[in-house]
Amino acid sequence: MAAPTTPEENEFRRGPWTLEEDNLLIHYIVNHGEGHWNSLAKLAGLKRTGKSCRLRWLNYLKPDIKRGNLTPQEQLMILELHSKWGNRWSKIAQHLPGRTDNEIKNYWRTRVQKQARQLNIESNSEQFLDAVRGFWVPTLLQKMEQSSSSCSSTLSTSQNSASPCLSPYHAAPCVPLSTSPPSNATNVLDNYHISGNSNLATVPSNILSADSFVSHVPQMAEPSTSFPPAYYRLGYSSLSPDGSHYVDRSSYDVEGLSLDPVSAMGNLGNSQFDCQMGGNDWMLDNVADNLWNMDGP
DNA sequence: AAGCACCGCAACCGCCTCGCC
DNA sequence: GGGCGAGGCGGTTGCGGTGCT
Repeated sequence: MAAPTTPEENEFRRGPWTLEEDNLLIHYIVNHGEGHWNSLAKLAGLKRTGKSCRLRWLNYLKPDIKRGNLTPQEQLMILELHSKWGNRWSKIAQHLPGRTDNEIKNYWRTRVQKQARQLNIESNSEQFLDAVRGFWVPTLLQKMEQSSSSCSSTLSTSQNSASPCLSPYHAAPCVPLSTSPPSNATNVLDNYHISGNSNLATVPSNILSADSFVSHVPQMAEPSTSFPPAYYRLGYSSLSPDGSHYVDRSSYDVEGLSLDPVSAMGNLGNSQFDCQMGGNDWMLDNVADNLWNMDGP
């Protein structure tokens, strides 16, 4: 015999938010501000817990939320900051304007950890960190450079979806890689340098200088790939048969940089790869083989 | 075309911390 | 100082979409 449900259990809705609920929440917060989530939920007329309202607002409805795939710059930031702080998603998110801890957490679990699994190494192990330092970071940096140069040369061309310039990296904001760093620029790759690993030696020096991508992070947060803020986004929503709604993402869900080591390695080229192997036999013997052979027998 | 497997992400859960009384 | 509630955070789950066979 099922336990009788209490009034409290019946009081709160769960599951996907409806368009109506979103509108209620948005309008209440616009008029009264956020905080005091439990009372907010009641006063807004929402049959949701305060926690649920807070989560919905912070992760989805807040106007400055960036959507779409993470740019190479953002991915680099995540890799770097995670190496510093571990799974402190909210702390990492503070350094990625418009990105939520939930989004970063999802990215880490679905992309980065997947790669670690394919390499048969723990995502929090030193070996995995070496793989990140040795392959993905240089590749991401290279992608940033490519996007920078190709964007500058092709951005004036037609920007329809078939344009090569709107491939994931090209769709990302162009980050200027000037050689005159701001004096207060900090290099988030510092700990890669001090790791005793010389893998980054092949990365163009202008990228690894004090004028690293980090000093441009605010610029990369430009909304060129982001979805419009929630208030505008709602116009893209569609109603599903059960009354919940979803957002049609077809217009903005460009594929971001894959951490797929195979394609990553393909972008590096052999000579570069050889240079990066110095001083790290484990990488040479294990990761490299795995990376090269991942799609093989 | 249909079925299946995989993937990405929104949302929930449970624990922890903090502030107030 | 202890209890309590609210908020915050990291971990996990479930569902819808997509690609593959």
